[in-house]
Amino acid sequence: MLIGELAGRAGTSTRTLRYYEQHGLVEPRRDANGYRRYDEAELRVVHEIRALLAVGFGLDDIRPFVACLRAGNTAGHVCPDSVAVLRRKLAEVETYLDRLADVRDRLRGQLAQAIEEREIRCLKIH
Amino acid sequence: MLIGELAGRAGTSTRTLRYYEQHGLVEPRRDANGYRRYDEAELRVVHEIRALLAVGFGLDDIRPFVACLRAGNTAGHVCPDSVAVLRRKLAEVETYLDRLADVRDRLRGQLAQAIEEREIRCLKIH
DNA sequence: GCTTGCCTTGACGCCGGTGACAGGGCCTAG
DNA sequence: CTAGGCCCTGTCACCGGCGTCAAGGCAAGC
Repeated sequence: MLIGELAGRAGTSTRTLRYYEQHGLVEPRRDANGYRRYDEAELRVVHEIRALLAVGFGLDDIRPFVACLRAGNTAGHVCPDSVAVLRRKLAEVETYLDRLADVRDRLRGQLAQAIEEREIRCLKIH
Repeated sequence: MLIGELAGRAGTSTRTLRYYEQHGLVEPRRDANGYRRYDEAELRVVHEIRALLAVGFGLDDIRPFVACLRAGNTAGHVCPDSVAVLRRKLAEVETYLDRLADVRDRLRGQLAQAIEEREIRCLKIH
């Protein structure tokens, strides 16, 4: 499978695949031309990458998952390194959730206060 | 007050203040030198900007708040434009919170599954 | 041989807020 | 007069995951 076909089947672009390769996530063989040649397994790898990116992982975080898949596991998140990243990310997400909840509360407070002030002004006028 | 003093008092840098000016958030008078001259009110404006940035607003979102303050209001969030931005941002934050909660749940699920698989393998060995 | 469509590498652009320089002017104290 | 400390404008760098264009090779059908 050449890069264009893989991109089409994975729902992404050739640019993206070359970028992943540049960052050590995919390593296709090369034809005599220099053309990249991918096998079927790489399709699953690319899907894993895209799924993890969508969840908010960075390419560096994803590397262990890819290695895990390539080591023959049925899922990328069962290896120790992947689990470590999962734990770290979960912690990050949880603290970010807390911060965001604070922000939400502050915004609600400001909105409430703004509405209240508007009513006061309204009363003063009448 | 010159730019360095304002930066010091606001806990930021001169670079940052010039950047805000470039984006229409602060407009100091100029001395004959060309030096920027700020009055006390600008300090409050800069504090408002930094507070909103810290909450996750962009400079464009902040502009109405600054205008509100400069119009003589005691708080930047009591004017209609500011309230509109507040509502929009609150909605954004809430949807982002939902997405992030989903992510958290997925991460927890993957972690649980990984641990489970490890136990199965452990049982197989013994 | 020419066109078409795939492939290759390389490089710039984006977004947003700031750091960090370069190269120069102003002002004050010694 | 000079040194040091403030100010000015302008520009490059960063981060991350790409989009997009440039300039060129390779394969296949007419």
